[in-house]
Amino acid sequence: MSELNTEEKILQAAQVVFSKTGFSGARMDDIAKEAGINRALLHYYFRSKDKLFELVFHKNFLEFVEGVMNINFSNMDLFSKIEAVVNHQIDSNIKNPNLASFILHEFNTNPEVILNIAKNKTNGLDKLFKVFEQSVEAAYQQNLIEKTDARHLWMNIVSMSMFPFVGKPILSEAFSLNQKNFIKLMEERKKIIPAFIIQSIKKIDSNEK
Amino acid sequence: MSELNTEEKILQAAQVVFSKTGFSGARMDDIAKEAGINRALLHYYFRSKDKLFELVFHKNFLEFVEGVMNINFSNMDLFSKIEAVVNHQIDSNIKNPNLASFILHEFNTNPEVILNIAKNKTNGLDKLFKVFEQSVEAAYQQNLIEKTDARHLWMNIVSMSMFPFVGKPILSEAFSLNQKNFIKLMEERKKIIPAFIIQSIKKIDSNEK
DNA sequence: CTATTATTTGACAAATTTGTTAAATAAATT
DNA sequence: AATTTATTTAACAAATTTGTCAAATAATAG
Repeated sequence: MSELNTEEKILQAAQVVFSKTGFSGARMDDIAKEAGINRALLHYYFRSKDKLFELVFHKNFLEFVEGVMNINFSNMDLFSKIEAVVNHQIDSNIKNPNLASFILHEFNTNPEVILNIAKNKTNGLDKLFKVFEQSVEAAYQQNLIEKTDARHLWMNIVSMSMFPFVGKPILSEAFSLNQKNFIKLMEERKKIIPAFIIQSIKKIDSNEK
Repeated sequence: MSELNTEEKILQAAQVVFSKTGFSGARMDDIAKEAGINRALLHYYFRSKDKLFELVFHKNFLEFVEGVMNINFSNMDLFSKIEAVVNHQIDSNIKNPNLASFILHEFNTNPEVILNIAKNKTNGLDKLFKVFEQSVEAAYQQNLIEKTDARHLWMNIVSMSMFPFVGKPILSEAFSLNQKNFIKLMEERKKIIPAFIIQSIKKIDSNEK
């Protein structure tokens, strides 16, 4: 458990606290406590709250986006990509429960700053999407799907995979779910979402039974 | 424009600032400035930040949920409900751009407190969902839709309507959209989402052409 | 065992933020 | 015009938070 050196312990603690409360809600002292050290040492390792935040946010966002990029830049067909993206997003969110809420809140409260941190390495979210768009076009050319707006399709995929995690407290209340059952429900979505989506875009085969 | 009395001006300003930055990110001084008054008067009208926040959050959440409740408790059929909910959510978010991000962030960072504020008047999010569940069951009995898990269906509807607003900064970047085109895209979704959903749940009519 | 490095302690300064107050001024009401 | 009410000013106290520092202590490496 304590295989981590102090620097890593701090980064991990910062991740927990930042993602739980957001930047403005986070207290350096809470991060120190979470890391099992004191504030002095925290500042000794990472000069300031801003510095620490940037590192943590960058890492989180990158890890998350990288997975999606890898899938999109692979040579899978559209249906496989959809399935892989859904799986990746659900798994990421299960593994890191506050990830989505954290990233999205920071983007929304501070778009300019955060976009710069994000851009720094992602070589363009627009390129990422362009590639997806090509997959959609390809599937259409191969007569696999109906004519489909890639932007809406992409929004639908991401929305259905991500939103339930952002809306977790509300959904858990509405569905009367405990933590365990919430996860179970999210696991179900790995199958349901791709099916749901593919069903709605696939070419209606007239010579079906 | 200045038809509002001071109290209302403050509430509106607080709404803007809180929803833009969240509770912990909001400064009383920013709210005062936004309302065109000073901090002293702000505290004179609303004793504390917490008090003001509770009022604003409560109002926001209620307005939002009420619309959804009215639709669900109406006697519309399932397909109409789906359409109405999607429309209502998209309109609400267009009208109040930071609403979703705000509500969700507060729920996530402070579930206990916020759930209490929310429960106070909503007579149960669980009941709200139960009613939707009945609509789904009814549609199934009438042979209009395939057997469908109401929870996933509900999540899909809400996710697709809400998420793009929460993810707006990221999506705008990915799609290279300005504000105007973003709204346009969201308007499109009013038609796309219900079609998308209904297409995926409706009974496959074997005697279709 | 010694020297170096990591960490703690406790104190503190500086900045920020919330909240209060008394007195002055402006606006509205009678 | 006189009086009441609304708002501003400016100063301040209290609390919170970030960030620094020097000295003490613990842990590790040579």
